[in-house]
This record gives sequence, structure tokens and C-alpha cells, in this order.
Amino acid sequence: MNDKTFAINEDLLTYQSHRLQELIAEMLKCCEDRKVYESGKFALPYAELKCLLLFDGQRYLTVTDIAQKLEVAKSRVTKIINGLKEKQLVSEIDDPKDARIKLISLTPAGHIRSDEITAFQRGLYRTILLQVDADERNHVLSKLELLRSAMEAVKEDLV
Amino acid sequence: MNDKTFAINEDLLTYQSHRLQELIAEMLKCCEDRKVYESGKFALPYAELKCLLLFDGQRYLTVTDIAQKLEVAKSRVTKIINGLKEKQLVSEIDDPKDARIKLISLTPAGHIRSDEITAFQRGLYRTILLQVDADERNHVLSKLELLRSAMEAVKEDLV
DNA sequence: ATATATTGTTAATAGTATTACCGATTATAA
DNA sequence: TTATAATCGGTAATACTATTAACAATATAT
Repeated sequence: MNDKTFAINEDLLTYQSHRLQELIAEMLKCCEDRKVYESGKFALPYAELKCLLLFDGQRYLTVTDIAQKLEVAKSRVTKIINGLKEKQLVSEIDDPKDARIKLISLTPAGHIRSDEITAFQRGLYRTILLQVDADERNHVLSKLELLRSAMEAVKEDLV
Repeated sequence: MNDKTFAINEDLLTYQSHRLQELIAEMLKCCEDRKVYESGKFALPYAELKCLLLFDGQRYLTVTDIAQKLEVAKSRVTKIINGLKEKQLVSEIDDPKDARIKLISLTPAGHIRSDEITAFQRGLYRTILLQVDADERNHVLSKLELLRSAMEAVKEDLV
């Protein structure tokens, strides 16, 4: 490869990087807006909304469980659970085997709200996919998977 | 198309939607982590960091300009600018033509910091792209563009 | 000259999240 | 068995992101 070819490839890479940066920023914006929309639609601070969804298929969760899944401090979870308790979407009982532990579970209203959110989200991603031609969908997904792997690989080196 | 084919297509769409949801969630996580990393690396709250980058190619910005570009309330900008002033990364002068307006600009230190952040971000997206085979990069970008358009189209209907 | 609009600021409020610390309880090691 | 460790959830203090409402100073239109 001569100098000219090298320079051309560098230019291409620079152009592509810039395009990638813009595209990701725009998608990020979409996702942020969607969070705000869901928060309003389901009348929940987004942290509480995310917490509700953790109970999918799980009867009980502890504060520690939730902290790990949300990747936040336990003290943060205490506040989130308090919010959900005020709204009567979760309730807690003491673990009969270990008095330190509180078992948190969805109330019937919590189940309903959680199901509504899940249904909305499924519908949203379905609608997005329907915007793409049927024969393109798999290509979009496989290239997106490539990109995700690239992003995660770079993230590893970052920390 | 008979019932069986319809059912199969529905299953495929459900599967693909779920995969899309997961992939986007993972990419979102990468971006959130990157924000936190940049915030630490450049010793700036992320809102102040984003604000610094707005001055790219612009000598002066007003509070109203910044509020529009960041899409936040003016009162929020006042706080952000105060933070940047304390760190001596921006300075402000009164507009000689209109006493209501404050013209905000980067200090030399602000320029340096801003350039560092820009260089880091460019490098990051470049590194991500380098993880992808050269002959795949354009495919990744064009499919990502398809997806972004789909997401933005759906967002329109949402509001 | 008076009414209206714009600019940026302050105060109050809400949400997200952390660290440091604490009391109660449980598990373990001596 | 008893003293010590570890674990569990909660409080308080702090920081960051962001909004709305109210406001003073200034500029513009009638």
C-alpha cells in the first residue's frame, strides 16, 4: 500500500467515525426521549419503572438483589422501593428464615402496571422493526450485533 | 400467505424485536458508561462537558443559545455556566449592543479542555470502527442508518 | 409614554445516585 | 459457647440533572 492509498483510507476512516458518532448520538437521543415518554405515560420515575420490570418471572426480590440488577447502591434501592410502596405497586414481608432480609413483591396493581410497560415496550420495538423492509431486518440485527460487540470490546480497554 | 406462514412470520418478528431490544439496551449501557468515564477523565459533570463542546467553531454563545442547543431550561444553563466559570473554563462579557445579553466564550483553558474531549471522542469511535472488519464498516453504518431512521419515525408518532 | 417581549437569575421542588455510617441480625472462628 | 465477622437494609449528607414560577433589567412596538 502506497502513501496515497493510506491517506485515502485514513480519510475514509475519519469520515466513517464521524458518521458513526452522529448516528449513535441520534439513537441515544431517541432512547432518552423514549424514557421520558414512558415515565410520563406510566406515571413513574424511570428508576421505579425499571425496578418494576425486574420482577418479571420472579415472585420475590430483596433490596440486595435489586441493587445488583440495577447496578446501584442499596441505599438508592431503599428510596426506589419507598416510592413504589407509596404507589402501592410493591409490598414487602420479612423473610421468615432471616430477620435481616425483606422480601419485596409486586402487588396486583404492580403486576398490571408492569405488564402494561412490558407490552408497550415490545410493541415499540416491533413497530421500529416494521419500519424496516422485511428482507433487511436480519441484516440490521446482525450488523448491530457487530457494532455492539465492537463497543463492548472498546469499553473493556477503557476501564 | 396461509395461516402457518403467517404464524411463522409473527414468531420471527417477535424474536427479532426481542433481539433488537436487547442489543439497543446493551449499546445504551455502553454509552452511559462512556459518559461516566468521560466525566471522570475530564473532571467535569457531564452537562458541563457537553456545554463546553458547543463552542466548537463558535466564539460566543448566549445563555439562550446554549439552552436551545442542550434542550434544557435557561435556568439550568445558568448553573452549568456557573460551574464552568468556577473552573475558569469559560468567561462572560456583556453584549455592547444589548445589556440584557451575556456573551459567553471559552478561556484558553476551556479551549484546551474542549479539544482534549473532542480528540478523545474521535479516537473512541475510530477504535470502535477498527474492531470491525474494513469491508464490513460501510454495511454496519448503512444498516445503522436504517435503524436510526426507523427509530426516529416511530418517535414522531409517539409524541 | 406605556405596554409588551426578551434575557438571564433565583428559589423551590423533584429525580438520580453516591459514600459514610449505623443498628439489627446471622454466621463463623476460637 | 462466646466473641468476632459479615451481611442486610436504612439514614444523612452531598452532588448532579432538570423543571417551573416568579422577577428585575432591558429593549421594542404602539
